[in-house]
Amino acid sequence: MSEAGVNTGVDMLHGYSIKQTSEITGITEDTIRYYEKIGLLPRAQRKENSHRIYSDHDIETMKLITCLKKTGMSLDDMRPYLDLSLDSNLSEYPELHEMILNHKQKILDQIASLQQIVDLIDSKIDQNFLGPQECELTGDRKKMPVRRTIR
Amino acid sequence: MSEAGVNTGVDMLHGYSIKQTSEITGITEDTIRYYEKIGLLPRAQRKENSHRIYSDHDIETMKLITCLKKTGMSLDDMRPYLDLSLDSNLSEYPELHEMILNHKQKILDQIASLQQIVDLIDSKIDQNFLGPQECELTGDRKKMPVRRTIR
DNA sequence: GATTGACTTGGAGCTGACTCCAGGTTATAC
DNA sequence: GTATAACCTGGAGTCAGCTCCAAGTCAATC
Repeated sequence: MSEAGVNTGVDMLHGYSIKQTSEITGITEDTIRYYEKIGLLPRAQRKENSHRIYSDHDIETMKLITCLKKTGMSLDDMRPYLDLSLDSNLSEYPELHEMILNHKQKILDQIASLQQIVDLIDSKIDQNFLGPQECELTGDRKKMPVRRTIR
Repeated sequence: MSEAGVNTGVDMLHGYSIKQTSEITGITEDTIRYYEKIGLLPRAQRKENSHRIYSDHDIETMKLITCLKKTGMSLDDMRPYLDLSLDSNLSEYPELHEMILNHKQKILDQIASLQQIVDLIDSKIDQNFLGPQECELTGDRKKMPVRRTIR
């Protein structure tokens, strides 16, 4: 039951080794194991020799983690998103649905924050000192929706 | 030389105590001292009894820190922004100028990331599974400028 | 059968960003 | 004069998120 030295990159049963997976996703092997350890990723399939094997679907999940991380989300907070990409039917879980909508609003707020900083930079570059203008996101009041198109 | 019990909130010389500053900015006293300790904030003015006093300008700086933190920026990365709000003439420091522009691009990329996640959420909500669509931000290639208006 | 390389596990160590605490000072209130 | 409150300093502890390491397994190669 050995496929003696297949070099096509993809192993038997369309599985990737942890090394390959690391190369594909840009996540280090250690970090992949760490994500499994803390339960962010489900326990990976193993070969008889207990080596982990990953599917394309696993890889997509990891890419999603990277993507969510870029938005500043904590590993804990992204768990529902990962569940979301596994079992497909969102409407069956109204709680999750609400949670996701909630998070969407947070992200929109975050975009507004970022946009204000971009504006601050622009005004700093255009003029010389930013006088009355100021980042308004320090309070916890409702934010204005950003209507500006991103340049 | 004592203003015996002025309760107007603002002390002599238009200075705020660390407690007042904490209340105004929402940053804890400990954290304000920590920011000073690591040099993110300049050493605060002191009264004769060595208590810190803060100006409106200091408060603005702290609000800016809060704002930048919301965008996921590290304390280290935000140093140039704080310098920027202190000495006004950006054009005198071409290196800083470039750094800021660089950072602006990063923020724009980050906005694009966030927007894609919002899209992902929307498509997840609208349809049931996201098929071909996927977060494209895992690679390090140049990103498309986001042209969409934020909802 | 010894070496090499890709893995395994469990656990220790590290960095950033706080957060907490002990011990000390100073001013005002009782 | 003693208690209380608001500060001070220096340093230790905490948590998230890795990152590194030692000791072991297993398969293929020399």
